[in-house]
Amino acid sequence: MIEVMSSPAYGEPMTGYGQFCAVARALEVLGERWTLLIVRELLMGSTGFNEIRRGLPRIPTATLATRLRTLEGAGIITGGDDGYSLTAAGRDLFPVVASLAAWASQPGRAEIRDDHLDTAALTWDIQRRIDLEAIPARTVVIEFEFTDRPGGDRRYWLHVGRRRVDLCRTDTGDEVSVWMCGRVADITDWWIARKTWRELLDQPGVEISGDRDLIHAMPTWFLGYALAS
Amino acid sequence: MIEVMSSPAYGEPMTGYGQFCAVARALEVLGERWTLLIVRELLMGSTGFNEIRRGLPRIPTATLATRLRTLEGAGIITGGDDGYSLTAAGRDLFPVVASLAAWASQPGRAEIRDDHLDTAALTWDIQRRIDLEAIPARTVVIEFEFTDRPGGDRRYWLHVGRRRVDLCRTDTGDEVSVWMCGRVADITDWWIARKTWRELLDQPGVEISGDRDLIHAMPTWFLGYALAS
DNA sequence: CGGGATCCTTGACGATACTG
DNA sequence: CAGTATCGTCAAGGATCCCG
Repeated sequence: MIEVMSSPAYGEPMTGYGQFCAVARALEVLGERWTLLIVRELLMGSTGFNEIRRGLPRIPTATLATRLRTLEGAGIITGGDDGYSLTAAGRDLFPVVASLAAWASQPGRAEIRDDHLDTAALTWDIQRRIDLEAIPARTVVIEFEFTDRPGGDRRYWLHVGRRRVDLCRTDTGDEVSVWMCGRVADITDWWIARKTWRELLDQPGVEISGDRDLIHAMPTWFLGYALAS
Repeated sequence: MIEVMSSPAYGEPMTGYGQFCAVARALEVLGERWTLLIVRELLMGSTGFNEIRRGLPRIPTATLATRLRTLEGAGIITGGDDGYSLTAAGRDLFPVVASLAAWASQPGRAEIRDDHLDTAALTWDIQRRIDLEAIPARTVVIEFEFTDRPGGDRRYWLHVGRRRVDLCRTDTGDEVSVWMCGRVADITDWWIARKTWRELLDQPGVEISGDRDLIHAMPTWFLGYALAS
């Protein structure tokens, strides 16, 4: 048998695109499901396997493991003792991720639907975008309550201090300084800069209570969604 | 039955990512296999179904039909009597395509392998990047011969004139003014600007023969790969 | 010839359970 | 914490045929 065709045989998968075009070659590496979102997590500073999972609550562990190995093979990340980190080639993917975000952020492009709202992903993103410099000296506990969510996805406790930030899904018993209640959609809209802090407070169902001074200072603590336009 | 989980039931596909992140929302629309390459074809000026296919020789027709409908539903293209065309949202995808190309064009990122070389895709891209202004008044026929390819993929005839360009896979009998012979890899390297015209001519196995004056003028006719860095 | 629809096969993806 | 093992489903891929 002499194989003349360069196309794969029947039933054989065509993994690549068979194109010299740089877009096609890029997509052979980056185009698989989840891959660019994993890169986004690494760009945001995650390094550990489960740290990445917290940013991508719905990724199957097997898929994440496979993708990390593919990215390593492509020279985009390296895996060491202290977790995964981007290589120079990986850091250079920021413009790709940013241009996708910029496109989707325009009105009427890829509107936010209910199934995009996830309290775990949201609070995890908030947790890593806190301005430690702006936080008061003593550790503060902020309780988030998503009033349109059931038990497990409803309440989160954010422990913020000068040195570190911790996100908990259980009440540790530490005194809560500020409560923030509202629907996921409204708080998400504020986070991605589609609503200002004022507009958020004016939403029906949104309420912030607790220490007056802290509430006044709070808006400066949050850096907001990193890829907002 | 009360569905508490927002995750799909067993066996049901999880089409989305369940993320508010703009990157995830963009990829829900654009992240499927072939989609961004179809957008690239449209950005390059293709409008017809089979015109897109010529730029993507390996896409299954069923997949192309499905993708076009998805893109239409997402407001990225519109389908009319004179074929498909990009909407404003679609044209705004240029930075996404360009950033992917720029990333892959850097050395050591996504190297060109043998299975990326496709004479059909290459000649088709050459054909649409001809500077009609630079072409001589009379129609000229250029014959490409890829010396490392068998029968069907070996010879192409490019008929170029002030008004139009035609790419043929058969000899129409029209007098050939210039022959261009070489291996696919070398001619591709020239096309994507990894080799200059001079360097191409110096490659072993590359030969250009025919009308001296035309050969001298030729380099200015070709605009080169549109997404070269 | 442009623009598909249809049939069939395979493997990528997702869910769940289990392990060093 | 960081995966592997197993299994089920569905979409991608290839070939063929159809229609105006």
